[in-house]
Amino acid sequence: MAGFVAKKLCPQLIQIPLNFEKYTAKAQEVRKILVEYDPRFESASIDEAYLNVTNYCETHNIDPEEAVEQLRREVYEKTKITVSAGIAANAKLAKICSNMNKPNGQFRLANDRNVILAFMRDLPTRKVNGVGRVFERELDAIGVKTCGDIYAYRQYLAKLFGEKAFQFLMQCHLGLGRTKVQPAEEYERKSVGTESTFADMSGHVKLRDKLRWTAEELEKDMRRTGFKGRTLVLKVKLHTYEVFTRQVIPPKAVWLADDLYKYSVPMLAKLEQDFPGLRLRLMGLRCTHLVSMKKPDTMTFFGFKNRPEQPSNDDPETSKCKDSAPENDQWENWPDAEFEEAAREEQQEELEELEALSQLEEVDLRRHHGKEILPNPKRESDATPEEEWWDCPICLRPQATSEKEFNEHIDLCLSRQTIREAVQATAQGEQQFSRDGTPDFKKARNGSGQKRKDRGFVVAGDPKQRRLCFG
DNA sequence: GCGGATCAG
DNA sequence: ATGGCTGATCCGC
Repeated sequence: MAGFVAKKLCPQLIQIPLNFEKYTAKAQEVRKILVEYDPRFESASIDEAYLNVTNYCETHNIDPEEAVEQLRREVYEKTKITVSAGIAANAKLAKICSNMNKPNGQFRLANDRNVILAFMRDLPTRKVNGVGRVFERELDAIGVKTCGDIYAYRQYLAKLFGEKAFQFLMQCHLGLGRTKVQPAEEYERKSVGTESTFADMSGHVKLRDKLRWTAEELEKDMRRTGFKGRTLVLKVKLHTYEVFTRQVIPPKAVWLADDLYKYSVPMLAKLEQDFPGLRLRLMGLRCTHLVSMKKPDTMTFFGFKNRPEQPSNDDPETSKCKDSAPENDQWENWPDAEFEEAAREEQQEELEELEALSQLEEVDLRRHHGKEILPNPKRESDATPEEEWWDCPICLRPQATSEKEFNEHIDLCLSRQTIREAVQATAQGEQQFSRDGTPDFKKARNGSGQKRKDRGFVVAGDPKQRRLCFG
């Protein structure tokens, strides 16, 4: 409930300031328990998570209901937090079910078509994630109140609301939903932005000052998340509460306040033209079409293990999904244009990154906006005993303590050493690297036959290539 | 791709 | 009439 509403209803109410550090710490306590039930659970927010307990139920030979009862009891005993849960055949149904016995309860919907259809029949559309205030009213206006009502109106839905909405509604009717559950960090971020509301403001200088400040706020978040943006979006809310956005594509990917400001000022000027005497109550900046500033790590790229990484042995889901983890695909995911502009940007980038590094300690990690994405906690139950690593004599990186694996690694490492020497000696990677910068062995392993347009730049002369390959 | 709008948490 | 902020997605053009 909004604070000022509560205060009106309950004038003696004492309000305590927010403390996200506390909430995040508590959430981590809870997640340490969740990870024992599904190491690949998905945090949907600070207080919500999806778990696939199929494996847990099998290995512990218990019902989903028992497993979830036990999970909730364990969460309560260890953290004093009560939680509600829904158990169902997919994420959409589980979410709905989790609201059935709130607070501190659970509800299971049997994985049975007729049971599910019966459940949907009387379910108000608004209960489904994705149906909000507006869509609910629109559906209501044509006579659709429950998910059961949807089918009778199927011939109108696509025409009225579009094909996507039609597909969505039919899935609601049938109780269909996603079954894939994966750690939050495996989802790709699409934008980074910041906005703020203030007392009505007008005037060239004041608005530019506010824009400058907004740009500085955004730089902090770009720095923290490690992205640049190819597109820059300015958002304003007029004193009339009307919202407008304007966007530009700067000549280069941006993240520094100076650039964010420089390229957004013309948009503000345009708005001042469009709305003479512009009066604002909100201003925001957002970067989209993100480019990661985290360079593909050479060690990861060459397939070396990271010391803290645990080999996941007992979970078929984990091993199955491993190859789709984004960190293994970083090369493939690099946008083409990145290469196109790489050489031109290189010098500038170098300066900026040096500056970024020198200022890294000054970043205030407590007061930032934006979604917190933390990796799932490590599972207590498969904590590895200390010193279970052998250091490779060639690359000096820790390796698995299996005779066979270790020897295979050394073979690989020696061949890499040969490649490295060859490249360094000739300073011309044409033998080992294709023109698109993808090492041939990576291509072969990838095997997806992904095509990349030939940009025709010279590998040996590109400073980025030098750094990416053997940095 | 742009700009508006809806939705979730 | 119950706000502000961050981020995602969809639609029409």
